Amino acid sequence: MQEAHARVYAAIAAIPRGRVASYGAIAARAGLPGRARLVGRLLGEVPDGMELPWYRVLRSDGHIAMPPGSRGFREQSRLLRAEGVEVKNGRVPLSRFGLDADIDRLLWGMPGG
DNA sequence: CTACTGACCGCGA
DNA sequence: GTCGCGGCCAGTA
Repeated sequence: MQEAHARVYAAIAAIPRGRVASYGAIAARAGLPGRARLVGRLLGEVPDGMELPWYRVLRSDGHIAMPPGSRGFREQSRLLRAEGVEVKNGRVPLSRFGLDADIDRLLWGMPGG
């Protein structure tokens, strides 16, 4: 396992329950700005048995990355809703559940978009 | 070496 | 909402 990979996994593991983050945000937090694709690739190769909240990672627009209706898609929606995250039409409102949603509210005073 | 693909991203039209 | 384009690599043929 390369160090960069370990940092990506650590960044994902650090997403609080009930919150979500985009691939790009994870890459940035792992010290790898601009490398969202690497994050996506790594999520497809999570070591078996590794406990990781992979379902808290979404695309930059809040959409679930996997094909609608697929196994992973349904599983991801289920797990997210199970911890209180709103999933509608395969999308999560990042303005409310995104990692930096709090900061946005503090800066702009815009509760929930 | 080139070409294509992929759980991505931002911009512009 | 859609599409295209360039950027980002890493794996595979």
